[in-house]
Amino acid sequence: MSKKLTKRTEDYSKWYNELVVKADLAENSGVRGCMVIKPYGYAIWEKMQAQLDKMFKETGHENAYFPLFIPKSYFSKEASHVKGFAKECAVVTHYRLKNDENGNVVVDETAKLEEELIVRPTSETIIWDTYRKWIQSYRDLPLLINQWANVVRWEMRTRLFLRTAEFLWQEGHTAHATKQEAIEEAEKMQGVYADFAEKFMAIPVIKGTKTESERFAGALDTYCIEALMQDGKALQAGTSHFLGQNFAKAFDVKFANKEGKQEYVWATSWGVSTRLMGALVMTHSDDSGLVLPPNLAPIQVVIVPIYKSEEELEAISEKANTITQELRDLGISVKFDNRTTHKPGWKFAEYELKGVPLRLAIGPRDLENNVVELARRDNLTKQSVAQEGLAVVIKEMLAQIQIDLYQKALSYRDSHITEVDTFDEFKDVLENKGGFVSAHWDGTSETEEQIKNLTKATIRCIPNSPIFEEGKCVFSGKLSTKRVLFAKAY
RNA sequence: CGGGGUGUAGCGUAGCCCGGUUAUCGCGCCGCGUUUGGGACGCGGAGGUCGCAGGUUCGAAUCCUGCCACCCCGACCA
Repeated sequence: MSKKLTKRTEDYSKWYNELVVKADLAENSGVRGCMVIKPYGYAIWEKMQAQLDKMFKETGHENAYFPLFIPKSYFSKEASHVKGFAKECAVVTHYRLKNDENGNVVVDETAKLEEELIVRPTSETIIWDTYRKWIQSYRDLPLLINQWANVVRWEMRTRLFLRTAEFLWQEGHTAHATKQEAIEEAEKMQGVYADFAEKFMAIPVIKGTKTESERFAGALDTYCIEALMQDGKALQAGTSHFLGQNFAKAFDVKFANKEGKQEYVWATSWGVSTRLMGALVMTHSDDSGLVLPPNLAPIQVVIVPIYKSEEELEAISEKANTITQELRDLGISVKFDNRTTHKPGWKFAEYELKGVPLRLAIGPRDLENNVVELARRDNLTKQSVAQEGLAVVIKEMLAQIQIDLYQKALSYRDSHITEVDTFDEFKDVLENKGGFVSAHWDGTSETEEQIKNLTKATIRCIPNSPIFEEGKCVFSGKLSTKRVLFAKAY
């Protein structure tokens, strides 16, 4: 971890990869572009899942599960959808292997599928094919369903967590009687994602909509949350799509309204993935390793005993067990690391690498003085705290760490939104400072495309609450009424 | 799929250009002892198809050919 965090992408990638491996989150599997999520990393994902799932349920959604395989013909039903995914699909063509004359295992050519199956890159098609059977009346609406699943996208280039060939995610797919209701649903889920990112991941995000060229394949509007990483690149952290009636028409999903007339239903879909783990790593980590927000840390407090003799360890253990129980009673997850195989200094470094928010050390000196040593991971400060009332102090401190992490990320993000009015400034900020560039845009795809070709920056989003002001497009000089956010992105 | 790089013990590496003892070093691992408030130290030990296949040679980690994997850049990417 000697490599300092820098704004140069190549160094950042190395730092990021090293950190992920050393913090025991994940590793390369050796299978093309796929990763192994290790137990510690998966525990973080489970906490994220649990919280998101709770928020989905609170907004009226239910979980269901649809098949991994999608018949190829389903994809051809919605034109823009197939165009968007065709180049990155894994296709199943056979269903049997056999031994050839040399004893090698080969595909049995006689076991060819009549229709190829696509390993789902996303489930709109198979879900809408199912919804046709489930929806007849306005009384069947709205249909609010979420699926926790894995998907496969055969990307040309992969990156641990940020873009893997297979990844875990949730995808919500809803059906509504009216356009207005569907739009409200898409906006609502964008809000759920933003809340989750900010309150649990301590990652500030910008809510906005995508331009036509960045939109989901098959969507009329894509609502997104955009986060900024420490190296100045933006990361799309979650998306929610208003799909209009595109999928309803493609899969013939109609309902009888109150007047008895047949209408196509209105749709949304929305998803976040294990990419959020990447966002977590790249937002908070420092050169000592991972920094986890207390709300997502699998271990919130680790207790490290410091001792010379068996007797000392016994006395400390007794105290540690009492503290552990008090903390657990307050709903705090605690680990008492009483392994005799590692020394305290070694443990300190290990839990820093793993991002455990609070470390509690107890030694003979502390026992004597009725105190413990508390060390915060986020700012690496230490203090002596009385054992009396300790549990409450720790609970408050965890809450404070959560707030401080968010504030730190927020001030970094806010200081990296730069307003520019000329294209020279635009390029200068992108090159030398990074982050979001707030600039006027004439609203055309051509301008967007040219800026992308010249600078590699894309329009990350059109912010939801823009400040309306007269201005001229930073590139074409044409009139514009609001600023949009550009950035180089992952 | 194009450009560049790397592949040597669990991890990180030296050696390769210029072929020649028993393949280097650090971390980790095992044993014994001393240690334990920020990744301990000493002594001893185990661990290797040098990515794979073929070729050149008396002799290949080193040279040649092909292949594979991974990383970075590009293209691509809700």
